[in-house]
Amino acid sequence: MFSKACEYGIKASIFIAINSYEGKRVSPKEIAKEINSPQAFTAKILQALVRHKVINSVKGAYGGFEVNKNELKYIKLSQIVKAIDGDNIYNGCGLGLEKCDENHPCPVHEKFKDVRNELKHMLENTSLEELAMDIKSGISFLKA
Amino acid sequence: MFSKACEYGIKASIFIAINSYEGKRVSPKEIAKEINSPQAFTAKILQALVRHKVINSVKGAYGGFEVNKNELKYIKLSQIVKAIDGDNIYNGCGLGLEKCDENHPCPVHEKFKDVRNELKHMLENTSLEELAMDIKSGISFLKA
DNA sequence: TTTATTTCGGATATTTTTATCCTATTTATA
DNA sequence: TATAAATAGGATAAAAATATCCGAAATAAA
Ligand code: FES
Ligand code: FES
Repeated sequence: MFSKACEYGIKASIFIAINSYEGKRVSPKEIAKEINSPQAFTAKILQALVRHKVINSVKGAYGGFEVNKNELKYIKLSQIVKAIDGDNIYNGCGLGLEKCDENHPCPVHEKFKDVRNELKHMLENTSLEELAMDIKSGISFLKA
Repeated sequence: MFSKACEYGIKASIFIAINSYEGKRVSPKEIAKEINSPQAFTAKILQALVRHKVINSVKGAYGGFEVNKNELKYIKLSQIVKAIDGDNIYNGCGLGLEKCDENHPCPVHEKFKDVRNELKHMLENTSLEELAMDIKSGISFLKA
């Protein structure tokens, strides 16, 4: 469904969110340990999220990755997915036609669009804040 | 969402279905032309579908790929997807945890499972027959 | 039985994704 | 200002997905 990069990106963002809530910045090393991902690769993904302004980074000593605590509820999964995998997964054609077009639908268009729209709706309406809350309260987990 | 291989596999199966309906076998060459895919790669995917008994092949002169006309309505998209991409897309964890486990859910589990189940339901309840019918009647298309 | 046709399957090549490594740059503090 | 700590980013490497090529095996028809 999502690329590895995107999975790491989502989990990393959640971990950053939790820490930002407590005013702490985190490093790729801490993140990779917490989400069970390759550190250097994770760092690259974080860079991409910074470029797309999903998260923020502070260089130098006492630096690290953070998100604005007040923006947590406005940062949606869709922003993370779009920054890393693009929006093809929730906007593109399920069978890889150049674009999904009502006037030139692929064989699964009518069936697929509902699934895709539900995915889109889910991604656009799920905030980093709620995901972070569930981790903090031990309801969900970032690694096996 | 689906791999290229899977997209080709689905489209190829539909084209084979249409022809089988008229008692005709088709070659990888005809298929690749019709679905706009690389021929040799498509042939490999067809082999996989044959191994998984989703479609049937006949070697030698006047051979080709076919499906049993009477089974068309019982062949579901899920069989094709499972044969090529495996069932991770509609059974696995959205964030790549080893398995999707209600008792050890990832952050998106509650939100994701509905989407995934709708996808699963769609794949398991969409037959090759109905997809082929829509192509035959010009309602949908196999290529851009 | 020979020939033409067609799928099968192994080997290889290319591209994309995933992953690692090393140096440059930035920045807080001593 | 010097130092240590941290992200940025380029260069590579490894693995997986995508794609191509060719000979072997099977089969129908001449
Ligand atoms: S055209 Fe394929 S999903 Fe809409
Ligand atoms: S545990 Fe991740 S989707 Fe269920």
